[in-house]
Amino acid sequence: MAAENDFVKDITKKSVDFSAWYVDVVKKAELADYSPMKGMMVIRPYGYEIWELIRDQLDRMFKESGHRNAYFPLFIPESFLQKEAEHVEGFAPEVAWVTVGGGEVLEERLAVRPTSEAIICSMYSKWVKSWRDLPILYNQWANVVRWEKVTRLFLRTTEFLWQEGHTVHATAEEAEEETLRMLATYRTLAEDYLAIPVVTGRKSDSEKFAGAVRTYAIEMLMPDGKALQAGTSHNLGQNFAKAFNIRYESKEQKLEYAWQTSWGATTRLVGALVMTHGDDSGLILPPRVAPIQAVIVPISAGNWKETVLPQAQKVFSDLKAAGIRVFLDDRDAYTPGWKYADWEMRGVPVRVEIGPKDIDKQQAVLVSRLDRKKSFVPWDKLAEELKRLLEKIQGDLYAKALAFRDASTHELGTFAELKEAMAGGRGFIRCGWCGGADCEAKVKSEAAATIRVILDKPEPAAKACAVCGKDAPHTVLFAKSY
RNA sequence: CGGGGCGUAGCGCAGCCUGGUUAGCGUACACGCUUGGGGUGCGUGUGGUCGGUGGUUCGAAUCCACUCGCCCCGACCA
Repeated sequence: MAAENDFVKDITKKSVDFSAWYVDVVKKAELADYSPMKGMMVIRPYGYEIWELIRDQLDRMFKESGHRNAYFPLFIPESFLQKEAEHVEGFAPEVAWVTVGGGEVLEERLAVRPTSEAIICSMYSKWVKSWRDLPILYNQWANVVRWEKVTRLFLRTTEFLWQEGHTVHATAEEAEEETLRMLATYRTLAEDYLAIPVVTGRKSDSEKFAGAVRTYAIEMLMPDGKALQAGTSHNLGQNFAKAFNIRYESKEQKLEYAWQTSWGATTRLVGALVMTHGDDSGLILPPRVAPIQAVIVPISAGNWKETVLPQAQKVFSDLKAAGIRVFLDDRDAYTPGWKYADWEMRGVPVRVEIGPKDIDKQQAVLVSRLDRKKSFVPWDKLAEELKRLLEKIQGDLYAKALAFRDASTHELGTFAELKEAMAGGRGFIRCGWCGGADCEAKVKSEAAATIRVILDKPEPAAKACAVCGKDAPHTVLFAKSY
């Protein structure tokens, strides 16, 4: 595989071993590393900067829709967790417990939060009295712990970072509206910022959040044909309100249980970025979430520090002033070629080369990370052209991911076809479902696939259940999931 | 947690089957010169209690037992 443009040499080829490639990219691009504790990772600055860009964008969108940030405790008393029956049953197997504090055995053990419904709802029951208190639209940025048996960098770790929104409403309609609004927010983040197309829809009962009435999700399709759940939005109905006694007095002077939602997205999104856009040379970051959007590589020839470097520095400050996240790689120890490979591995969308020839011509060379295509741009047009190129890359990445997703989504009618697809190239299988848990379970046990989403208003709608052949009120997407 | 694979220098590996000098190679790192528009070249160096514990043996990276970690395939999950 020593192809002509095979410049990055210490990464397993994506096509050869996808899992090894993924780990290589995460580690070589210095996004994260394994820690001494099993299943727990260290997010390194470059990885964290990506998360910060995602986080900041989500935070802006949350605030635009009226949400406020708050912070609730890390520990949850066991009795609180047990108030909602389905909830505790769903999370109990993966909870870490604190049993000793300050050298004393605790009277009641404390759960390290796997999610915060219990602790937040206990506070909401104190704060909600009247219809005038509603809605409550809070979000928190936090870490949670889930004792997973199998972990993978970013995709599933024992501790992870996320946001969890928790809202309280006066009516069922408002809660459903909120649930769908936040689902749409996640879609916007994924498609417009991460450049990853998603399908949205409802989860089947077996896949829904423990304690929710309805769970919606955004699902992405990864290059290995497996689906990644990248954000969830739950309509909790009155389940938690009843368990935690969250009641308000209505305008009609009646005591009513409130209606709630919760929704979350995690650092898993960073893993989704890596898998979706990366290639054999490493990471490719969509410009909108790239900590470094353009890297300037001065060509270090001869007395370059006197000739080339000053111009590179000027370009750097011009681009920075134009609002571009730019980095000047003036390291003396490395040759230009080495730097090219290094920054490609780290996924920087555009490289700006400035050398002696460019000084003469008053230009710079822009090179796209996507296709290594070069363009020669006069200094006075540089910021403008670079912005245009960044937007183009953002769009191209999305288009590429969308084309893959569409090509990997198959309309299939029978169980045999479904099984065959799962054994082969996988992907999304679009088919009918009667709604029966038996049929769903059969697909899971025999084809290792689950219903990722029940599609909202499928066009065309499937006629018959792919498993049992009976009438299919639902059209669903089956896939093998992460 | 079941099945499989792998742990030897920061990273990638050889050595192990068949126990025996001072444990090698590539790369990275440090220094010098050289070079510089796709991982420059040459030289000199630094760096390893061979994942851990215990055992067998005169002697263990090598054989045995246990254990920890990582990866893949299943069951559980964001």
